[in-house]
Amino acid sequence: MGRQPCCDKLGVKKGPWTAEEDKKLISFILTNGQCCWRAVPKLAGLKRCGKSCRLRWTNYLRPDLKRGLLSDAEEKLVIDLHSRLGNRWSKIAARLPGRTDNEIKNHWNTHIKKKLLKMGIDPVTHEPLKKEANLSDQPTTESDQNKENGHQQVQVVPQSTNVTAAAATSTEFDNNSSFSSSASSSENSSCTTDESKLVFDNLSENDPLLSCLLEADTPLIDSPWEFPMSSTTTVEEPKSFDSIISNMTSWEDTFNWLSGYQEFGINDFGFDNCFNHVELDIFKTIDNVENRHG
DNA sequence: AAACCTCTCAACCGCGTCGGG
DNA sequence: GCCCGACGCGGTTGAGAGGTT
Repeated sequence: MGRQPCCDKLGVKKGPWTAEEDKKLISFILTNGQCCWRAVPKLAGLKRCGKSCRLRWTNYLRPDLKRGLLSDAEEKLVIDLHSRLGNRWSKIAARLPGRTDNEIKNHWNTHIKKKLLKMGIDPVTHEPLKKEANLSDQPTTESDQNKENGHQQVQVVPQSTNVTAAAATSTEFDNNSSFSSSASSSENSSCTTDESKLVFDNLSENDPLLSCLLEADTPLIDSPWEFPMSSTTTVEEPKSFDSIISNMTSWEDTFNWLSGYQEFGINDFGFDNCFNHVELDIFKTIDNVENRHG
């Protein structure tokens, strides 16, 4: 007997998510947290398969997601990590907070691959393309290449620096980036402080990075969303996000509470220091959901 | 303005892995 | 040790947006 489908195919909705579905899912997860995805659709009142809910949440609705294109530094980090890890997108994504494996995979296939080819670098092996290899003579498919090179991917740690260096010397990368493969040049980075720190922390690691990535995942921001004690006020006790949300009886309450901060303009009130990036991203997420669905 | 082409990315599919019984 | 269910991952697809002719 074959494997059972992950969900009952009959009556399960597919395709793009509606605003209503997004609201239900966000509301459910904010209230109950992430557990047992198979049960989520039923409990949340969604006609979706659990897998689809998980994907929607992790790739799109999670409040700690960054939006927009990858920065130059992030792009270079992806290249570097890819040279070490191959197509292990989730491992790569774990090193880029706020980015999903799907996002990185898409960005790799649509942007980075082309850039590398343009630069004369084989996106699969990260070696310079052979002279006799015509550009049109590209790898048939990535999966084919991975089959051939999959084992090699893990063994190429020393060469990864070549790729990074090659990228750093490329005209294309130099134009808009002050990034250097040297960990000591972080003052030149154009990304945010935290981001820079992370990126350069990663690049400053050599073999430990590989072993770390292969053996133990560095946790992403998947820990419960708790409001840390504000750096600017000592009046209020820190409240956990869950406790706040659980006191709200409906999605409307939650939604209004979250979006209220945006409408007020937290920066205008000098509240911007009261929220960490996770909370700020929640506001962005709410805004995005509203905007995307009109 | 319309038809066609290209690109992007959200979503799906199937398989591998893991953990509980 | 085996089986089964659930989750997570990587590859692929396809709708829609944007660009070109």
